[in-house]
Amino acid sequence: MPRRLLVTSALPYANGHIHIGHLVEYIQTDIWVRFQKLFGNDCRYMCADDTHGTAIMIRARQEGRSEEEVIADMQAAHEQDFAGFGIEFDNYGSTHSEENRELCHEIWAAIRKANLVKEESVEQLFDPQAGTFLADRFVRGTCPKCKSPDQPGDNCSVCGHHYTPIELIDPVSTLTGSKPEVRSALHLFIELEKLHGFLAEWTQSGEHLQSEIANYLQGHFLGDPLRDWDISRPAPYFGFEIPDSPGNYWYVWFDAPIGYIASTWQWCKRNGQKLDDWWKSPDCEVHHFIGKDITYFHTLFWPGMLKTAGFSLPTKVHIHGFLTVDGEKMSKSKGTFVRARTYLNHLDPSYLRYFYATKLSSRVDDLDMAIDEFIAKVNTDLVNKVVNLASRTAKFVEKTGLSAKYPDDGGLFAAAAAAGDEIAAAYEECDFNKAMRLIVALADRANPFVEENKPWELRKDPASAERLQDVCTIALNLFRQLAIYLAPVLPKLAQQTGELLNNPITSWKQAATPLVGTPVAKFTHMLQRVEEKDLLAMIEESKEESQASQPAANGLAASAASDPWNDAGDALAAEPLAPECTIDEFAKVDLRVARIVSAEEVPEARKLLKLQLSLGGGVTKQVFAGIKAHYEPQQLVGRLVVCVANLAPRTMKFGVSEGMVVAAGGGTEAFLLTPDEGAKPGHRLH
RNA sequence: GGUCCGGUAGCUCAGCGGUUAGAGCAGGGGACUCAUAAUCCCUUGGUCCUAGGUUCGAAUCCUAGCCGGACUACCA
Repeated sequence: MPRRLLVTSALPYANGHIHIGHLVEYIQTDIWVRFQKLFGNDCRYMCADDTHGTAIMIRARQEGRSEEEVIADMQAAHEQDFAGFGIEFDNYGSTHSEENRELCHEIWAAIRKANLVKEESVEQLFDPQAGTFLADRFVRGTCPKCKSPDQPGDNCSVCGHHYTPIELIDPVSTLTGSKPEVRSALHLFIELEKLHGFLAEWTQSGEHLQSEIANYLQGHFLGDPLRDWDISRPAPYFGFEIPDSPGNYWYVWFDAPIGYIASTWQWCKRNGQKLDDWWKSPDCEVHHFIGKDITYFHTLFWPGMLKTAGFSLPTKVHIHGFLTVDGEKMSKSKGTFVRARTYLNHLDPSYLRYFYATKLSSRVDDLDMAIDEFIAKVNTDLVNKVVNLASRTAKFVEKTGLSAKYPDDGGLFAAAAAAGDEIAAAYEECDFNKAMRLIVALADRANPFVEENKPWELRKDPASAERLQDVCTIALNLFRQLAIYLAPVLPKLAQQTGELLNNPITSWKQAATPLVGTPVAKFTHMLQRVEEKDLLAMIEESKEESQASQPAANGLAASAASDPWNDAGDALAAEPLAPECTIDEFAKVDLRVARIVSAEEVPEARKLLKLQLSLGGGVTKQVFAGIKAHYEPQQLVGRLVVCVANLAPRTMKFGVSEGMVVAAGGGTEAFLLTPDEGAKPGHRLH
């Protein structure tokens, strides 16, 4: 009895293009779906573009066209990218569809009926010029705590303090540059706490989530009352208006997951199926594949919504980690932030599908794409081992076809057939790396067979014609088994194999029975070797793209022509210039040269060093500096630095900090500044 | 600080209570020439992070610690 499976990947947001980080998830899901289909299960893969929200509205305004036009273009681009990587959805919809609107209404009505909705007035910044409330990320201003200017709307990048945009001093709307005003508006909240008991039970049952995720939820959320979830946004907002709360729209994260169901519904309509058979039937499993960044929405809110509205709960939420390249986050300036399209301009999608397969496990770990490893795995495993089996034998049986009866191969085929169960189990568990290991091990057993039976010698003697045909029949059958096992990962190879042997690959079971008596087509290369130069060219193109898309920084780019050093713009782009200030304002900050006379670690603090600074003449200041990760205390003692000498003292957990040491960089870097020769402690900077 | 994951050959990893710890890649030697400079054979290489404990027996289980990573908090 085949299982019925409904599978989804997270809906890509309509505000950006697909890149190789996204593809981890779509390739992972596509492999799993293709495996299930090949195995004979009734499996459907649903996805859609996530189209609502402020970001889309703003983008549409900037581009001077309607939201509908913006999302239609992006959806077309997304679908093209996915198709390029062989990712095959049964339906690819949009959250901006009538099906989704209808389902939102239905689910909302159920949530209302369950008495989970609370209304409350919320104060929020409003941009009068744009006529819109401002999400946190559209506000910048001075940190209320450390007074650093030009900080984001949710937390300070200098002191890390969390706040609401309303607390910012001198807030500025990044949309229009105007000064926002505080306005209050009605918001609707879902009282998730009322579902606490259900969620605790569901998440901890041990079946629906990876254990580390269940632990995480238990430790971070389920130990306390669950917070109310703000699911409405006041107009103007690109989305669906809430039927019983005119002027308010569902927050994008409310209608996005409902898009899974809406997409299924579209498919049902097209195929004469009933939606309830897929979303309200205990016979149908629902599997979501998502990244770890959206765990919260899919493991708490979403099950809560489904439960309340009477839809099937996820059988399993499969959560994966992020992609790193050569051990680091994808970086635009390094060219490792590679768009799907850019990849396709240079490389075969099969490479990436296979490489990700060798890296993916059932756990949440991040996965690293090392360039050398990528080349080695693809060339060694796929070209040298697997495809080589066909390319070294197929042409010897081009005229005769495969033998009519499968010859004695010493048990090779039977052994590989027997391995099928273990490989299938690895696919089922999403342990694709294990599946790939098992498959490649089979290839390692098949090549010596060819070596020992020397078809290139057999062909020289007409008397050995039959033996030659038998040897190649065996080799090609062993190859075909591999192509079947690899079919979920490399659908194109499976198709080529079907064409070569005149017998299409359609079922996992085909790996258990040898193919005999079919004609063999003329062999053509199935997969080219990866060339390092193509990878480098791809990275180079990605760098150029990111530079081209960087906005010229306040006109400074104009002088670039006369700048022989040609420094990259990433640092400036990461932290744009602060608003203009007057000389008087600058003069308020008293910067002084100081000598570090002692430096010690603060053992309890992760980032802090405790410094004694001398301004000369016996004047010292104690300063805590967040540079523990970058400097050894002993290497600092004696050196000159620049400090903010008139900063208001701050009492910290570890003592009073009477100033700060200035350093360049931010995030993961810090570079202290040293004055030129001759500067003395106490000198002021002007 | 908390939680979770990991630390096994130069590299990527398997093994997770039971014979002298494995594979692939890389390195060394040889063979072959059908094959996309592919393949095959042989081979070098490991205090299985450390220290204790449990056990007849530990890479494997327990405890503590060290190191790396992810998340989360505090702090700047």
